[in-house]
Amino acid sequence: MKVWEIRELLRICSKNSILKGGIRLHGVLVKMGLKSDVVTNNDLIDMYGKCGKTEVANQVFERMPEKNVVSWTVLISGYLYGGNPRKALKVFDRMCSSDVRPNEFTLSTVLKACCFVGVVENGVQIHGLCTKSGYESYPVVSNTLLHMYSRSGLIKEARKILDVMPVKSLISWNAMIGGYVTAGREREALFLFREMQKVLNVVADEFTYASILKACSCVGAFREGLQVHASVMTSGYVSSSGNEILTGALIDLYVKTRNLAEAKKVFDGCSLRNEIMWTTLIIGYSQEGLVMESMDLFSRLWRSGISIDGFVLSTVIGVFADFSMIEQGKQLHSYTHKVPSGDDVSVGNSIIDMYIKCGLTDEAEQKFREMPRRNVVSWTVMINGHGKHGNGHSAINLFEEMQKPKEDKSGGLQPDEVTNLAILSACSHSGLVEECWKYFTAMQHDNQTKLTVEHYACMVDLLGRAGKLKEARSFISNMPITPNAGTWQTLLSACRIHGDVDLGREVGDILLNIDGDNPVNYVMLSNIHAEGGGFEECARLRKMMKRKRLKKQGGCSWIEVEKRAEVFYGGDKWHPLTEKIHEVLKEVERRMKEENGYSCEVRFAMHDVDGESKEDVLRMHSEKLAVGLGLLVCGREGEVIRVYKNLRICGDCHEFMKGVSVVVKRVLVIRDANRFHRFENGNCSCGDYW
DNA sequence: CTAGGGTTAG
Repeated sequence: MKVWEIRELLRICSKNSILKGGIRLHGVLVKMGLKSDVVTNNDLIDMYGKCGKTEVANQVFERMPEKNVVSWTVLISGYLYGGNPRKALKVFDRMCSSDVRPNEFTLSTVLKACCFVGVVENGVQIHGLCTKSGYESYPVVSNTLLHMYSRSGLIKEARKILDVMPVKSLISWNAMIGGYVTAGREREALFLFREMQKVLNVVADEFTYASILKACSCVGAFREGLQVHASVMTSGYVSSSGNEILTGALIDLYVKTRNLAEAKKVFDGCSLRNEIMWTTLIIGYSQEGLVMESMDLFSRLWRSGISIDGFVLSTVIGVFADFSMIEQGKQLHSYTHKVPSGDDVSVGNSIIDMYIKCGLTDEAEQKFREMPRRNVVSWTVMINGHGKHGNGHSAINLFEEMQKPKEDKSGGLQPDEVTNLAILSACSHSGLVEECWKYFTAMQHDNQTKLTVEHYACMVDLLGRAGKLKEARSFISNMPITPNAGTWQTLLSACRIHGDVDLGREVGDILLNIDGDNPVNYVMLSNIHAEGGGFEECARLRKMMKRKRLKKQGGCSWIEVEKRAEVFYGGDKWHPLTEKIHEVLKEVERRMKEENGYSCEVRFAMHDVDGESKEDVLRMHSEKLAVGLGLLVCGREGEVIRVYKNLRICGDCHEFMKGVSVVVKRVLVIRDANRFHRFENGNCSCGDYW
């Protein structure tokens, strides 16, 4: 073999990480006695580096009597690709004090290493070096600089580089567009994409499309997404052979823009499916409330033999959590013990959340305590869980515990926005007024902490619960950020609870102005009027809704029976046991009237159903139907009946459940859109305040 | 020796 042939083969081994072949070629070279050839040694260093054998690469390097730029550069890139960017920078430091000067390739490699070990700490300094040495304007260097800044969120710096580039290649555009997307500035990414399309000689490639599809999906740009989809198809990057990443991005686009049919079409048309595509589509089904379809997809994935990784597991457990399918969830929980990905933090977190959402706080606590690793999300799930169950003090204990520095794996964690929201909401729901203000003021004074509209809404809720409606109103006026619809909805719901029709009218006007297409606002406002006797205003609102073709979201409730979710909509009659359910409910109601004088609270009815008496409408509420089924099939003494409702439980049903718990001597747990209600001996854990 | 892409839990 000639030396050039060996070098050729070495490069192939390097590119494809074929260590065995590389070692054999090394052996051949040694036998030929060519130790001193710089170029060949450089190839050896590169090969060992790319095959993950950085120590051997370093040995070859050290034994070289003379080193050139390439020797240093391949050693540095070896450390970088071997996952040791710090070491790569150290070698670069050594190089700087040697007599060999870095070139554009060295600088590009070192800049890339900076992406992993801190751009501000190291990258900026190397950038200065590029400027001084005159390499800054080299395409390799400027593109890497652009990439480094854009991916670390230093968008301004990145943009500066792009704007002064004399020649912008596709790589430059892609780096900037991708940077905007990772920074969550999707609109700017889309804008830049349009700019790029105006430039001649630059044509989008698969990388551009991947970023742009993600941008469309994040902002829900459905129309633009369709256009990009068409371009992707004509570009030929997604053909019968398929591009997994683009196909995955397309499915995600249609899932996020809530076009399940199209998502399914892309999925079905793809011959090579990976677990990401499955995961994405499962999310699509579950977010549309299609439990069975979502589960069906999961069992198809299971049978397909594709590996079930942590992403899939946490997603599917999340589906069980959303639908509170505890039996299914437990089954998957025990499965996680058998697979390595079961130890993923996100999988553990999804399990805790599942138990929380199913109302099993003890099981959640146990899983939380035995997890090998925890992160902020783990703590937040627990804090939220306690909050929703009205255990404000437990939430506070956890919140304090997580921040305490500790020797072992847990604790010493900084709460983030979501955690802060959880603790405020927990305090508010439990009526811990002082504590809530204490935390809120602390957050206001800490300039590390970001407060969003939702944090402020928690305080509005706190004031509203206490009946301090005027204070809540002026609190909103004095907020440093613009209140959104949710903020006003919080106040409006407080107005309803306290029967303040006047303030309700004022808030309602504001709401209809800024969020006039949301049926929830009309329903809430019309209920306030109805309860205050203002039936004309109520009728006026109903007409407005009709004219705008707005329909109130259907309330639905479900209960898990034999591992299936039995779903009821208000007034449903499809269930085979409908008659028996009604019989049971009537019987219970009769006994309630006799024993504790319960009477139907008609003030909570939505006054929009013709032809049926208000009392009938109430009896048909979906949560009652689900509880009725529970009474029929969950016969065991002492068994807790667990029901879930997509909206908030209404006042009448709330009273009804209290009565049921007395008459049948059972515990009922109802999770609604807002929190948990545990009915026991005629009381509710929410203290009748929700 | 040179740069870039899609999925998860609160």
